[in-house]
Amino acid sequence: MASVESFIAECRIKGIKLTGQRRVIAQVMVEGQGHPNAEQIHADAAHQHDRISLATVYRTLRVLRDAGMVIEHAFPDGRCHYELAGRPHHDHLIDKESGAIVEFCDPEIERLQQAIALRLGYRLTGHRLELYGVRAR
Amino acid sequence: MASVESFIAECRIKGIKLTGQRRVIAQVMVEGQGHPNAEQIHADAAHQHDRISLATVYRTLRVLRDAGMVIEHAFPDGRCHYELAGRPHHDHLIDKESGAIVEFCDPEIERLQQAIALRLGYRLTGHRLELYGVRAR
DNA sequence: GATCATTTGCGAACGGTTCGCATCTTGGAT
DNA sequence: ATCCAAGATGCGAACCGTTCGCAAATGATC
Ligand SMILES: [Mn+2]
Ligand SMILES: [Mn+2]
Ligand SMILES: [Zn+2]
Ligand SMILES: [Zn+2]
Repeated sequence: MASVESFIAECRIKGIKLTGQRRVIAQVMVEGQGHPNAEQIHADAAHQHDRISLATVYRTLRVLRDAGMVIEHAFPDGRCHYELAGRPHHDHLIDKESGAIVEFCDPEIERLQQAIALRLGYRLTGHRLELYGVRAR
Repeated sequence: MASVESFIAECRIKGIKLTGQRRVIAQVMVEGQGHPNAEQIHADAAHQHDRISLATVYRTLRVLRDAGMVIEHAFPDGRCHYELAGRPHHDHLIDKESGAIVEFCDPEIERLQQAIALRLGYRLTGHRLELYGVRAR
């Protein structure tokens, strides 16, 4: 999802009604980076639109999540964090000291998860893998 | 942790003051099985002790968690689930249909996680791995 | 531009967990 | 066994992130 325009276009295709607030949230998600929580997204959005509530941010994120355009992560800080969907799959390493979030993808681990589920008699439908660590020095 | 007696003994060694309520919670955790949440633990405990509040269950679980005697899991149902510590490390597969929780441990995945963290410049301090799936048929 | 379904802001409600406080219990000292 | 200070308990209220209800505003369709 390179541009706000294509994101907006995808909304239209999926029948998601576009409002001023939603355009701003779309822009924040597309042009921003990292894994912001709702409050941070609201703060960024409020910077460009003086009439936007936290409830609308939550509602819009839910719409986008249900449309598969945004991914929601329940990280261990007790809040939900969001990122654009449509990028290649990856998991996260969280720096316990700085809070920094590092993305990674390991095909071997992905493969092993499938194998483990199968061995246990299950078909894998999803997974959550988070590594916690501190800078090695 | 085979018996309630040894669990209680460990509490004493660690300077955890023992009360009627704590003994009952200890028994529920040692003799019960699975990954109960606080409400379920409270229900089980209330069965053996007619004066025990949910707040005390939470407080006791926190004490036991901080003492390393109980592990707390934030599963995606939005509640914390608890299990006895001291058993070999394992991760969990959650049946999305029945809610059943299957334990597994894969040394290869454990090793890969260390390797990935290292490759990213981190020393691994912990991880969370949950697989979600449905019965293969 | 009129219409009507949808969306919005606001503040209240929600649900799991924690807290404050007065009261009770425990474990060590006598 | 009894006393006492330290700590634990029950109760209900508070907390915090998220969701909801509703009246008012807005946007897609005509
Ligand atoms: Mn990511
Ligand atoms: Mn387990
Ligand atoms: Zn993955
Ligand atoms: Zn593991």
